[in-house]
Amino acid sequence: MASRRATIGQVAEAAGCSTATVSRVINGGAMIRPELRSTVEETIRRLGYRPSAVGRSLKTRRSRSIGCIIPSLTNPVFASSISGVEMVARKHGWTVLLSATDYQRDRETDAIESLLSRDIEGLILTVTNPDDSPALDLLDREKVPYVLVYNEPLVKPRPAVTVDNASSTRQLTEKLVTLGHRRICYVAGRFSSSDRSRRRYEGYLAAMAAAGAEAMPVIEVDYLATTEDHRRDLADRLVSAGKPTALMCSNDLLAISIIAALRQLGYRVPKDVSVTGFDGIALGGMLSPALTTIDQQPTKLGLQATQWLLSGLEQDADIDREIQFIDFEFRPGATLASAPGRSRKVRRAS
Amino acid sequence: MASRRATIGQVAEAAGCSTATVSRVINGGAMIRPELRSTVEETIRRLGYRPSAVGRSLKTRRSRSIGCIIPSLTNPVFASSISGVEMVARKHGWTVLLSATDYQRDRETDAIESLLSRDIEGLILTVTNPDDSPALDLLDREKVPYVLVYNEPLVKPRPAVTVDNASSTRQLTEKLVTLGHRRICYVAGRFSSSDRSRRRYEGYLAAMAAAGAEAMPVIEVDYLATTEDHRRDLADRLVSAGKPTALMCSNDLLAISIIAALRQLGYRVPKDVSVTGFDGIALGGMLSPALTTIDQQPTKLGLQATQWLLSGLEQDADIDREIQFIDFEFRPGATLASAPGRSRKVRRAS
DNA sequence: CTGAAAGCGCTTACAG
DNA sequence: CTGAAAGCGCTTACAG
Repeated sequence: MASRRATIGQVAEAAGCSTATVSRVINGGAMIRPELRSTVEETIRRLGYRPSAVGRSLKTRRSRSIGCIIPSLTNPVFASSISGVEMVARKHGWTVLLSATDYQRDRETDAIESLLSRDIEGLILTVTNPDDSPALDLLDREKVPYVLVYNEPLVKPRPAVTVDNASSTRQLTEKLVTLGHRRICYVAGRFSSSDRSRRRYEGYLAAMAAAGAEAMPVIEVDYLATTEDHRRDLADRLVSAGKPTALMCSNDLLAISIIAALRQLGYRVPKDVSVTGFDGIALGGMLSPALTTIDQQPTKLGLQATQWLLSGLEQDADIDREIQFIDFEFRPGATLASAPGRSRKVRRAS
Repeated sequence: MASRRATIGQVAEAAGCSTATVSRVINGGAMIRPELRSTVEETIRRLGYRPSAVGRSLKTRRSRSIGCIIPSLTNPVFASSISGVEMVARKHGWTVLLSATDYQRDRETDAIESLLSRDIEGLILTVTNPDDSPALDLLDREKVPYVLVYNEPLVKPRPAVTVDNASSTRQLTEKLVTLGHRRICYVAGRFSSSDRSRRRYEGYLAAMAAAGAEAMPVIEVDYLATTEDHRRDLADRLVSAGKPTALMCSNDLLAISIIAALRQLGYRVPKDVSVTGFDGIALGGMLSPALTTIDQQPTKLGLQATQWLLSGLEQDADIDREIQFIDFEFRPGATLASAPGRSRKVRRAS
């Protein structure tokens, strides 16, 4: 077990002053006689005194800590956003308490309850559905400041940092259309646990409609395609969906697994089938061929959300219930090519 | 700002009893008159009372929180281990405070100081060098319990959960040798910030020696090969290293980036050059060809380390200063093939 | 079975 | 410029 740490009282005694003085030395600001200050500082060093955040928090009613709740740590898109959160928090002297929900909505409320009991002052989080969320309702009720990341609330105004999922996916879809694709299929991780995925799907629909192309049935999967069973399932779905020439996946990780599965099924990517992702995880750019995707700068999203949250917290100001849209960028990659059998010249759908 | 939470005093007053009784209801164990208990429970519910961990910690001198320090969140191998840490912590009612060091040794001590001031009871961490670590020395001096993950301390005995880096890499190297490779090059992320990488290199050396093959100069890189400059550098190194037929990378992420770079340089993997990784990140299995690697089960490492730490913490027992070696598994993948130009029959180096 | 009281480690008006 | 004292939200011997 840990040895008992020195307390402010012990420092005061050893330095021959009051705890108030030690406290003032630690926290700066107050006027202290220079000699006394040195004595105290020396004593602090000698005893290896480290102020206890618990004692301080109880008195100040501030913990300088925030919670961070994400669906999963094993999807790099979330790990990257946390990386941004951690960087900003550290820089400002705040601590991050981490919790993962494994995409289960019930766990969101549990995680919040648990973090609130730890006296966090605010939260950065990604939830299942920001427009129907008991977890966020709880935060609103208790007036706990938070900023959403990735989520894009449509109905209830809530603070969020995200890309415009629909319009970015729409633009991506338009690229495919320009390359002659008409049989484009949207491949989704479970819609029910991702508002992002649903928004992106809407962008796909809009682009298809605008191009006069018929939307194909969504291929909704609840797996990353890594097993033989998954591959068989995927093969069946492709056929029954009507042999798409392009698959737009709702996120990068899914896209990467789909590409591997397709290859094993004998499809060439992108010659036979084009595949696109969404997120911009760093690994996508390290693949060969590099993944074609929309880069929403995951780390930056985390950075920006945390800056926003902390500036509110540090100024004791409310956080505007608005969406900060971050720029996205089309990353060409090489998993996207012209539709098979298509002539050089662009055929415009009438 | 957050609305002021109900306190135990308010609950006591509303329920018409003492705070001691409320405390007993919350914490269970004590005998309470059934009607009183119900009244208190009802009041707690009505006021939405949530005990403050700060108040409790100050009194009990236990925070039920642990710190987790890792080099980086954007390498999935660490994100996965944290995932394991978080799962176990949550299951046991503990909270995880997270900090990243960006592979900078100085930041390790900073992170520890910061977390200790937050009154964590123990730590899970991966450091630069467990055999020469001011950070770990600090923990030892203050008798703060911790368990290392991935690190493999050789000199000073310290609690760690890891694979046997040398012998696993040795076995991996033997596979390459069996496939006829002799010009095998070890590609390392910066040695100075990874004891794992150095240990793995030793395994490579041992296997090469045992096979009577000459070890080639290490290709030490301080980048993930993602830019044109990196590729040029890599190309030069390959030539000056003596055109290896196989590259053994110190970790999966590096291997993945090297594979992409090789492809862009015109090498076919594995036909011209075989490449192997180390770690077993999930993404490696989703690539095509799948990455050949040693799977050290990153999530399980985190799980096991945390179980170990928490069992020590909960029983107030010291943690043995020993290494728990976890099983590793060779994952065949498809980035490894016979050495180019090699006949079916195995030529044994004399 | 229950409560009054002390005290965990701090900070901060208040007084001097 | 400095200190005595109160109090933040809890838990826990102690007494009854």
